[in-house]
Amino acid sequence: MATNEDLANLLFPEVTETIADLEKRFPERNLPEGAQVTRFAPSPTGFLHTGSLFTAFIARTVAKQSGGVYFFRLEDTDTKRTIAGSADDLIHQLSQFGIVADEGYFPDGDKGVYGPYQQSKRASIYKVVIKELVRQGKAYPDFMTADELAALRKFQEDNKILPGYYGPYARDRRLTVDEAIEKIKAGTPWVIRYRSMGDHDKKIKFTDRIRGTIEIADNDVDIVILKGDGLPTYHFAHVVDDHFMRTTIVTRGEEWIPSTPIHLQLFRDLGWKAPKYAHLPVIMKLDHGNKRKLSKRKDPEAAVSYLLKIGYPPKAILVYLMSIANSNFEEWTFQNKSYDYTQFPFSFKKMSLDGALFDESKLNFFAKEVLAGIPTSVLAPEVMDWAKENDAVLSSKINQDPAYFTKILGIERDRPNPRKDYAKYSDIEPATRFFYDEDFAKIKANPLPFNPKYEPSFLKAFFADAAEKMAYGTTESTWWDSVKSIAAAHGFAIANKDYKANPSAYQGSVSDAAELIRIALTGAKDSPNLHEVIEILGKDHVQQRLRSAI
RNA sequence: GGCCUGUUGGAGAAGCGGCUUAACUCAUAUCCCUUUCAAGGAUACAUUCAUGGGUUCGAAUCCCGUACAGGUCACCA
Repeated sequence: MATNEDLANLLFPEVTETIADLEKRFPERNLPEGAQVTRFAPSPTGFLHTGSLFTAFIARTVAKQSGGVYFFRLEDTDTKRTIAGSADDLIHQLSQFGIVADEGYFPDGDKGVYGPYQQSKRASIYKVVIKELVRQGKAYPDFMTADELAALRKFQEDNKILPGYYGPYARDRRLTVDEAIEKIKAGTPWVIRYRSMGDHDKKIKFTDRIRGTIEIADNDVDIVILKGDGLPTYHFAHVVDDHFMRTTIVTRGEEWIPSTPIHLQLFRDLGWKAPKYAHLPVIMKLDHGNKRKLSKRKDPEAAVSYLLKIGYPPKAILVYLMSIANSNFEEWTFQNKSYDYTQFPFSFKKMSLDGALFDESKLNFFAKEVLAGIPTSVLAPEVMDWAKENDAVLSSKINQDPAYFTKILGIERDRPNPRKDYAKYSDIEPATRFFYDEDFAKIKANPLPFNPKYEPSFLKAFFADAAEKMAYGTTESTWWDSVKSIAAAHGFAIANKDYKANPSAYQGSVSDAAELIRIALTGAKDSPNLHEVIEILGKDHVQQRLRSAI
């Protein structure tokens, strides 16, 4: 009679290593007390999702703040869904947020001694553990076909039985070793399933760092741990990898809560210490009055690349995400007068339990704050880099005259109360068009929006005078005085009070006079500080625009 | 359908048995300031904490039921 040992050797003749060898190869990390090892472990199945960025960000924050290690692992065991190049895109995008792993998978090769960090390259490691499991009778080959499995499922559903491969429905669990060996030798395709000893009627408890104690029925399903293609399933790979990579806290989406008993069972039966778990809330979106997960297909903001493309500064996105993660972060920013999230003491306990709605207006608020805090000398190159990749129109304007653009960008900026009119880089180009003659010509293709109460001849005279007599190259107050005296000469009230007291005695107030100049120069009733606009445009341009306004 | 998780204003949320007439922030609105806008300042915005019961002198806070929402039940992660 054949033994489990024989079965194990038949299944995995090539495996000679043991679990003990693996323990030696991947020793405990020598980290200071309290240091946490976290990871971000995405599948290379598409672009970086806002929720994934959130998860990665939290994982890295926890590692950094505890003086630990944050690593990146590629979970590419689903070869059918893998999208070529997406792993490298993921890493590249993360790096734009400054989220760079201490160790793990990198496009140009692994870094770190706990690798390989790519699951498809760890097949031999999983097999060592699985062989041992088979040897101990804790795992067994299953020969059910997809059709048979489907039929089982249908039968269970029709009879309102809990679906799954467990207990009485785990057909091949009861195969003798001899029967199994015979089928294998006959070339019957197989997968390896874990022989669960769990009792579905019993509940197990575990502590979630965010949610506290969670109680949930124990797993009694004989899950597959090794697929037909020789790669492990997520459940098994997670347990083996996070054990041998010595992860201390697993941060992952809350969709994993229901399968945690499987993982805990595996850890326990393998005699390994399970990591701590923190199941993060998922970022949601309001859709026709219902909350739902941000969807890659329906919601552009779900793709981090989109947020970057329209020019949100990465820091602003991170600041926003931190405000969702710990709502006291906002208060902290007031007290510390800083948006430096790396200094903020993040806490799992302060995380909300249900998923936050992605709120674009709040993102905009933070983005304006963050952008306003960046000095022009730093901002300008960032905008230039962004434009080069994402905005050909802006980019060519910048290239025409970088210094001119920098001046425009610097309007009312480097001061205690900077302007906050840009939330994202793509807001800049439309707001600054009037500075460029080609664009201004287009603006002027439509009649300028002067108040119709002014006769063209009056305007012409006023603008001619203004062009001539306005102070250039002076301080704002000198310039403003010159404007006032020109306005007065044309019948405007110098003080708004005077105008209000006796409107019929004047052409208007100084405000009206300023508005006329503003429209003549920018084509709009709203603009940044007029004096700065004039100084940037330069005397020649200003005179030319004023004289040709009508 | 079973199970899990959740439910405080338009949004993020604080609060965890009396100090709550529910903090703070975003959004929105109005006013002030102002040469426009952005900003800044001020004010308004939940008589009520999904809902129905219960416990208690007292509940958003504790207990039970109901509803609703999200998640999960794969050789996907």
